Amino acid sequence: MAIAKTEAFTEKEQHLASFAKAVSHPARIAILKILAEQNACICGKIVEVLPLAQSTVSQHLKELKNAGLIDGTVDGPKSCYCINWKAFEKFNAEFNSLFSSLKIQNEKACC
Amino acid sequence: MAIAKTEAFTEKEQHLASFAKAVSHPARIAILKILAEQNACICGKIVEVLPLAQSTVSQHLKELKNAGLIDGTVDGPKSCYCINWKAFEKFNAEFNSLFSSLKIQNEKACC
DNA sequence: ATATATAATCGTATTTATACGATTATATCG
DNA sequence: CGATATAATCGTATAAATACGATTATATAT
Repeated sequence: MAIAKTEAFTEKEQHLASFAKAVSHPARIAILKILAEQNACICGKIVEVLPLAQSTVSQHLKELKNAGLIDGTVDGPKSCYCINWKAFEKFNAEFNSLFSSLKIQNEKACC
Repeated sequence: MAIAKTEAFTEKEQHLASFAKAVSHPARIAILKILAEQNACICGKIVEVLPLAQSTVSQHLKELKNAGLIDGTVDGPKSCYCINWKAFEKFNAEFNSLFSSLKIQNEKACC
């Protein structure tokens, strides 16, 4: 990325971008679906379903966790993951806010 | 990326992921805002505002265009860009659909 | 205490993304 | 036509993401 210029943008833009990045991979969208279906949600279950190695799934889970979209608590040798609905709600709100604010400005085509 | 495994996921997942990827960089969110503010939207205006080189802005514009979120038509030596509201609407719908479908499944915390 | 199950982390390879300067292409203006 | 303005593309450097196997860490079960 040469030199990251993220500081040059607003907090809002950075925050929404990082949320979007979290769901910018089909595997992570699939993981969110699995987490919603099975409230249980241990890593191994996801590995069973997805065509990815355990380490890869673990990595994706970590990214979703870093973005705040999921929570994870150690449960013996297992780790229990679930969707952080509060964060997801915030993401949804931020996204809708961007969308509607853009829309308000102008909805007519220009070119 | 070692070996891309995108084929392993559903069309829907891939499509939403590619939309999300398009807005996963603060510069591109900023560009969308600028495009909405100024209906005019030539590349040079964006370069003036953002702390990025012309070639970099052009690259971001290309990605937004590839994702379908913006349209661009050549206008003499300039290029006129604007938001593709139809595509944006679809993106918004897809995202809200994911969100609500997840939510329906389960809203109680598990861990 | 040892074995087992589960998942995180490490190391590594490969691909993709980001950023820039330089160049090229395109069309307008003089 | 030549000069100018605008933006796309090329080449390149660097950083980040993706994927995997191997290892390590953790806690449970025997």
